Amino acid sequence: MGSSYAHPFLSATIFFPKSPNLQLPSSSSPPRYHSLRSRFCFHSSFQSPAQPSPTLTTNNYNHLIQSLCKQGNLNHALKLFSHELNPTQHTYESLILACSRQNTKSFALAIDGRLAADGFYNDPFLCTKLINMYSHFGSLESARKVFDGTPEKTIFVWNALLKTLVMAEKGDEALSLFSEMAHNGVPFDSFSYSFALKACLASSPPAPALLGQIHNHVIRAGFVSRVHVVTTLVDCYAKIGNVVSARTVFDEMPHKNVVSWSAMIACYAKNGRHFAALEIFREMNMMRDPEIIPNSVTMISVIQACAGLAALNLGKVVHGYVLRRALNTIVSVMNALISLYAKCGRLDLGQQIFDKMIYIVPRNVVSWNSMISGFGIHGFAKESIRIFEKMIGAGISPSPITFVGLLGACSHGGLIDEGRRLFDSMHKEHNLLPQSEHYACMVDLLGRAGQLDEAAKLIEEMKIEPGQTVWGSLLGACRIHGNIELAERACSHLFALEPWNAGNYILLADIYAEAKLCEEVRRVKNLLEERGLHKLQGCSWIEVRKRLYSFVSVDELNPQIEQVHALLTELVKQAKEIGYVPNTKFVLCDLEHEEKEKIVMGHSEKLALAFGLISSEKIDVIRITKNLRLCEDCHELTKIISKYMNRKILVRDVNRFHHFSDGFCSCMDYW
DNA sequence: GTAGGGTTAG
Repeated sequence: MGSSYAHPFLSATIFFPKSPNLQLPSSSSPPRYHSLRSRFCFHSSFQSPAQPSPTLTTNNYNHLIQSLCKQGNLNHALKLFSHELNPTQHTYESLILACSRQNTKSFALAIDGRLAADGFYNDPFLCTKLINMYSHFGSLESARKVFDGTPEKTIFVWNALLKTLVMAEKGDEALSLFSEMAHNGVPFDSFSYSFALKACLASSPPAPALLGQIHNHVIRAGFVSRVHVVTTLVDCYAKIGNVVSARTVFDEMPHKNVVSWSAMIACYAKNGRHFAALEIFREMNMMRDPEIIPNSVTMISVIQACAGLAALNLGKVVHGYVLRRALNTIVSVMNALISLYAKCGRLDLGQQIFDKMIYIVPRNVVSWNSMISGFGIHGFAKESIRIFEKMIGAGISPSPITFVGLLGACSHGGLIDEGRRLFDSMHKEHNLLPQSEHYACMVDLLGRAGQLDEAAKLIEEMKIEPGQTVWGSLLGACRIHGNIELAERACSHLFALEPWNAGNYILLADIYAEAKLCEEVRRVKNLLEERGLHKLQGCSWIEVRKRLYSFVSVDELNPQIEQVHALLTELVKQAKEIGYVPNTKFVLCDLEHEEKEKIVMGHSEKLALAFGLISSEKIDVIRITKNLRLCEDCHELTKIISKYMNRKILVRDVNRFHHFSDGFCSCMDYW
């Protein structure tokens, strides 16, 4: 083509005769109406081609328009299009695809207008493409209009609208379309089922029962042998937290591929079943099937599982595998690794990846967010803000998650005014509307700092409905500051929004226990029992020589448990001599002081700490992870031990890291 | 001609 790229109109006449596809539409093509009204009329910036030939009746730019579309030269393609009397199906297809690719919605509407006027709505192929295009733009009404205007609705047309509604999170509308299909006797294909299954998750409220019903339909229609459909099923069950059903469906799959395995690994990783995720990853590799090789998506879930366990050494092995497979060229894998190291207490290694990755792959907003949140969970709020400012300086627009990380960092670091300023800047400077999660961060920030009334006022002023995270943050703050009245108010919402969450009942009971309101404690405990809920058992674990050792409060399985108890008893004895007094204020009433102390002494994090002291070298940092919030008594004792034993101790609890050294904790007792 | 799994937070 040579210089013709720069001058498509001049060259049009040159290429026209050479074009191999200049047939007139075949007789089976939809009817055309070449009235003046149907002539394409674009935005005024479209001028006529340099040398249009108004007298040409056999005008045919189709081939050229198509190649211009392929080159991404939509402007020129559209100019030619306005002079093309007989656009073919292929020309329309090229234009529609080019519009989607280039996100040019105004052009799309113009193409649609002419397509309708030319009678191409009779062509279900093009209507499918149009619906997909509007789906891409998020223009639901336009997509629906095309659908309604399509007389011959093939399964492609129905599926295209189904997909559009699902992608736009309009689950209810998608499900009613699905019913309409059934009512009209449209024979569903595997695609219809995949979309309908996803629609169950997007409906409000999500419809787990309906998911089961559509699953039954899938079985009856004989689609359980279709990998795509069953993988969708695994994923849907995973996303509603039904791990058992996901696994059952997965086990029954006649053919599994890397995507189905990855979906199952992701299911475990996302639902907190980290060990199970790693175990099934091992199983996948044991298959030794040359077709089933872990890819970047698989590895991201595996990395997440390692991060969930804070399994630093295992994470390093996985990192090695990533390098050997050259998956370090994938930005999402690198982002997951940054987060892994941050969650394993090795921010330095995360920072190293962040610094060096630019030589291999460009960073994206998630890379920055990972660093911001990483510093945040370690309590280094100022570092978080510094990275954020660097990110803005680099011209990266922050996402809503950036602010979740930043505000969380301010909360952990006690930077109240900075937090307020950043929250205000969301809308003013970054055009982001604060969501429920952001309000939850602010409530946490203000609440922790003891400004409970201001936190409550912020909730009252919210323009959106406060979600469970908002009330949960308020309840957490009430526990720290012992505010019964506000706690009860928060619980009245939480018990309605998430009646199954035992954690809320426990927090309320703790607040009553501290105030010595034993009758109220009993009432809440009864409520918990009536609803068949159980307190999540505290569990702490520690990695020693590449093995993970976990502890629960009553632990007789560990072979070294007697040694652990003996050391702990000795440590507590010595700590008491230098003024340590066990803190039992949150142990639920009705027990003698000795009993209460015994309960506190059996806490899993103390057992893990004693085990760490026995099993590690003096120079090692002791790294402990706990599945709940670190208890105040354990926090106090760990501070004393860090000084007394001259050890560095790093504890990750459910919210953040605590760096203990020389009798102090990095959280400054503010967590 | 359409489709399945993934990164950051809570």
